[in-house]
Amino acid sequence: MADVRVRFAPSPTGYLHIGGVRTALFNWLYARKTGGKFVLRIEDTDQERSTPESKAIILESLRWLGLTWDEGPEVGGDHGPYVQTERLGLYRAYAEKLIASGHAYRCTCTKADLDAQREALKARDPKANFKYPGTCRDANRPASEPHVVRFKVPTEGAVTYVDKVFGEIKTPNGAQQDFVLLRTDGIPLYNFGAVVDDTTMGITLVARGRDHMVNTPPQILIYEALGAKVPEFAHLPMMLAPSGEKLSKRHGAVSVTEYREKGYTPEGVLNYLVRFGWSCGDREIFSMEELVEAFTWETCGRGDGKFDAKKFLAVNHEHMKQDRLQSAQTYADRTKPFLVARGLTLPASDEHLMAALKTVRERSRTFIEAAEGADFYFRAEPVVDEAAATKFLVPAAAERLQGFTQALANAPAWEEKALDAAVHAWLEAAGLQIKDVAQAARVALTGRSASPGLFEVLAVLGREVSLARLEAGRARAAAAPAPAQNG
RNA sequence: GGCCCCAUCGUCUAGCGGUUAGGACAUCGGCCUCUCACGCCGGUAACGCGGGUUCGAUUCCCGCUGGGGUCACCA
Repeated sequence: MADVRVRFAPSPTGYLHIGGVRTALFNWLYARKTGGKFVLRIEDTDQERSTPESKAIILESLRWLGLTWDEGPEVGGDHGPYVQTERLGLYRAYAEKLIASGHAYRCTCTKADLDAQREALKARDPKANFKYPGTCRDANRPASEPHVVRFKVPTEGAVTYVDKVFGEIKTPNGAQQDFVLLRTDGIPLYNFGAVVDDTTMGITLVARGRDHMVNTPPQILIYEALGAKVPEFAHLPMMLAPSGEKLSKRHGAVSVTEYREKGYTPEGVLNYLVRFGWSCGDREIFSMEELVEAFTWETCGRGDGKFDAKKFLAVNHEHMKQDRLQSAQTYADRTKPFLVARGLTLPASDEHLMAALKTVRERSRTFIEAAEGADFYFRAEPVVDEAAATKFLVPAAAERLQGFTQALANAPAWEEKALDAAVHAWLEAAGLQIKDVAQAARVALTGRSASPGLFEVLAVLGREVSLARLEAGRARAAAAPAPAQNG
């Protein structure tokens, strides 16, 4: 299996859909696992919808995910070009070859005419199954007239292939019609373009979504007519919306771009998607290396699955938390853009940034949450949650805050353990418990009622800032109106 | 409707003839605790139905039901 060649062939008609990412991922994993090549090809033969912007977004998304390609746009390779509209001559040549060998023919029926026939039939019998009637099948139309090229599907027999995940699939030829290979303008249709490209690019295995399973029999017919080697096929079960419908924009975020913007880690995204239709016993969380190691087509499932945003978040959370999956440095680098987006000034040293992020890491499910949670470290003054301040920075807390602050100021070293010890010594002497001052101190230091542990915060914030914020909090508490007496 | 595919907790799944049907997410209790989390402990929760095959079916076969995909000069 040293010469495995697989490909991902998106059409540049929008953002990269997470369903497409999953397809790309499985191909990529197989290539990496076998030491084969992962080829990226752009199928832009739908000129109505294809855009250069979309192509750029797709390439960027794949790079962000780390699904690097060995051959394709921007990296080159020996089987290029890797964009279909740059290969038009090839399709034309192969079509001529099929006409010459009697496997295809020119058809001058117009689309308008065929559409009319289809509708007429449907009007007569809504359940009827329209197939191209074969008007031009044996008519030998001249090349001088406007025409499409159709494949001459055998009237007898069936196509049988062994799918790597679904097993043997058999489809009678009678169920197929003489499909179009080349349009009037000479641009190939999906099935033809894919086969010509896959065969000329030496693709050995085609893995794609189950929604393409219906395309496999006609494609195999083309390979055979061309006298080309038929590649292996592996279809992946569908990823459906929670409602059971096909997953689309109306079901929430479906593009990689959105998850990137929401602060997901690329590995988290990939890890969630790989568990769709693939499993490895009870294991759920994998690093990319582990995935490459564990991947096989045999352990792919066949049942469709439903997208679950909560599980997705949970899987991402694991990748956010585990140091094994993401180093502190990577975590910091990835959080930076989100910090900047909040208008915060990044600390001069990565060490300080990493120390701050370490305190919010386990409670952050995304980088957005990490940036939000660490917000108070990077402002001159914390953004104050007024409800929390009103509740905890009350006159009764002023004195305790002062004692707390004093204890800290006298600590032998501004370091978590020492601060903790100093505060507890004071607490004991004053006959208080940490909970008697914790929330007031927390609001003074962070502006909120929920934050990382007090001593962690103090240590990261530093002596000067901490003492200043505590004093400001004490002042506010002392000046606050006494809470209403009751009972 | 034709063709193709699928079927274990709400969701993702383990299971490859004999299990108290396991894990994860979600959910509900509890513990931990300076808050929020994290972590830990525990609960609720599944083999769609009917025939076979077999000493024995979640597991193998058939049918049914249910669900999905696809039927373009889109991909």
